[in-house]
Order: sequence, then C-alpha cells, then structure tokens
Amino acid sequence: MTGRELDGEVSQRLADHEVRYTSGRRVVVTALARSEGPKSPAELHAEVASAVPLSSLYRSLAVLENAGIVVPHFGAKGVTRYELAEWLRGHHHHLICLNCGSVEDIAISQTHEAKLAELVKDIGAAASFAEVNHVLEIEGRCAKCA
Amino acid sequence: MTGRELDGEVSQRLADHEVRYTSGRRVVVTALARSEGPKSPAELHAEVASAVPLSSLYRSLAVLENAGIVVPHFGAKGVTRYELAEWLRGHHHHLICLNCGSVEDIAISQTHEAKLAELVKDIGAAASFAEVNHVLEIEGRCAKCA
DNA sequence: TTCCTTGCAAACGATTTGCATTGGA
DNA sequence: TCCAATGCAAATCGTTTGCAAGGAA
Repeated sequence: MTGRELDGEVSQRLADHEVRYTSGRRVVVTALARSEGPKSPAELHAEVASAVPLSSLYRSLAVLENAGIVVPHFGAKGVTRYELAEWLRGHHHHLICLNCGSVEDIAISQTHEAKLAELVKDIGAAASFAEVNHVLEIEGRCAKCA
Repeated sequence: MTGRELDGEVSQRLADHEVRYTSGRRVVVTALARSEGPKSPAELHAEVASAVPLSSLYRSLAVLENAGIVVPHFGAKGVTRYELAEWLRGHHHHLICLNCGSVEDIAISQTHEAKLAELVKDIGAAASFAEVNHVLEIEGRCAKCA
C-alpha cells in the first residue's frame, strides 16, 4: 500500500468514526507506517522531536485504536507499543529480543502461514474458544545483542 | 511433578542462586503451582488474603524470575503476570480473552507441537535471529465472554 | 459559532525502592 | 550471629484525565 493509499484509507475510516484526521494523528500514522515494528508512545514522542506532547500521542493512539487503524502490542515489560492494523500492514509476526526488548516485524512465507493457520484452527477447536486471531512470536536475541 | 518434587527443585535452584527459600517465596510458588494460568502480583495478593504485602510479592517474583523459577508474561494491558518456568510446568500456550483479559493455559498435542517447532525453526533460520523460545497465543473470547 | 482537539498539569495505577526491623541458615 | 528478607511508606514510571485555549467545519 502506498503512502497516498494508506492516507486515503485512514482518512475514510476516521470519517466513518466521525473524528477528524488532524495533523497530530497524521504524524502518528506516518511514523507507524515508516516503522519496522511496533512503537511505544515514548518512542514516537522521541521520533518526532517532541513536536507532539506525550499526552496527545496517547490520545491520538486511543482514537486510532478505536477506529481500528492501530492495534496495541504488549510483548515487552512495562510499555504498550502500537502498530498499524493488519488490514493496513498485512499479517505478520514479531521477533522479540529478550535482551534489549526491541520488537521487529517479520513476515513468514505463505506456506508457513498456511500451516500455522491450520494448526491454530485445530487447537482452537480443541478448546472451547472462539478464535479471533493468533499471535506467534519468536523470542531470542537480535543481531545487536547476540 | 508432585508438590514435593516441585518444592525440592525450587529449593535447590534457589540454593544455587544463594538466596533463601522463605515462607513468602513458598507462598508464591505454591500459588502459581495451583494456578491454571499466569497470575499478576495483585491477583496473588488477593489470593493469599493479603497475608503477604504487595511489595514483598513483587520482590519475591523478581527473585524467582532471576533464579529461572518463574517467567513473566506481558499479554494483557497494564499488568505483568507470572507463571512457573517451563522446566517446572512443561511447555504450553495461552488462550487470551480479548474481552476480559483473562489468560488460560492450554497444552497442545505432541503432533501439533512438533509441527509448530519445525515451523518456528524454519522461520528463525530465515531471520538472523538466535531463537530461544517461541510463543504462540490464541486470542479470542473465553467461554464466559463468548 | 459549535464542537472536536490539543496542551498543560494534576491524578492514577502498577511497580520499585529506602530504611529500619525481622528472621532464617 | 549476621546478612538476607520483609514491611511500610515514599518515590517512580507509564498512562489517563480535567479544564481552559485553539482550530476546523
């Protein structure tokens, strides 16, 4: 999805939710679109050279989450990170560094994803659990911390 | 693993780390051994009828984590939950209710686990990531919230 | 003009820590 | 006995919220 397309989709979705696509919210969407992985409010704040106050970032993220544009991720201690929702970024998984806590996106092959989906379907069926989503994360040490 | 065996293993491990197996720590280990899923410090505190102060629970959990007896889980917003490490509880996965935030353990069949392990190995190899562990979580709605 | 949104500061909830006291090996 | 462990209260850190000012339809 190109930047322009993304912008259009987001704009439309926010309009459906009757909230405005303001410059502050645009900053968040743009930063997340550029990102290689989920970002915390604090990380976003640092990235935009503090041009947007933290509290506004929290509010923007809350609005965007409500509209289904971003989703939260809780894989690391103490911070919530956000990324664009799957319908905007595609389905993917995470590599989580146990040493530095960084989170990196990773796409897996169609074949692997298909196998995984089948596996998860089986498992969900065994438990009385209406499956909505699966999360596969690989924990280890990233290149820097190896 | 029986309660007595567990106790022995934990006792030994703590001794190796040169820390004591005190009554407060015993309370935590016992509660987690009984639990169907990871528990937060607050949940543990409620469970023991506040016999152990919150700050002590946090400290006990930190010590136990250091010794590799418990591991943290960050799947839900705002709280860290702990469970006994795999070498004490066995490998398993989680069902996370997107509505009420509860986390439930689930074991999957040998066949499924083997397939999953192979999948993860492939994926880890593709990325330059020294894989240590994999986490598969299934998000949906639990029986109560369905 | 009318609301939504923003910025700042105060409020909050989860977690951590300093310090004096207690307790286990 | 002696140092680790505990309890309490105060301090931190991430996150949320009240309120007055700013901005877009």
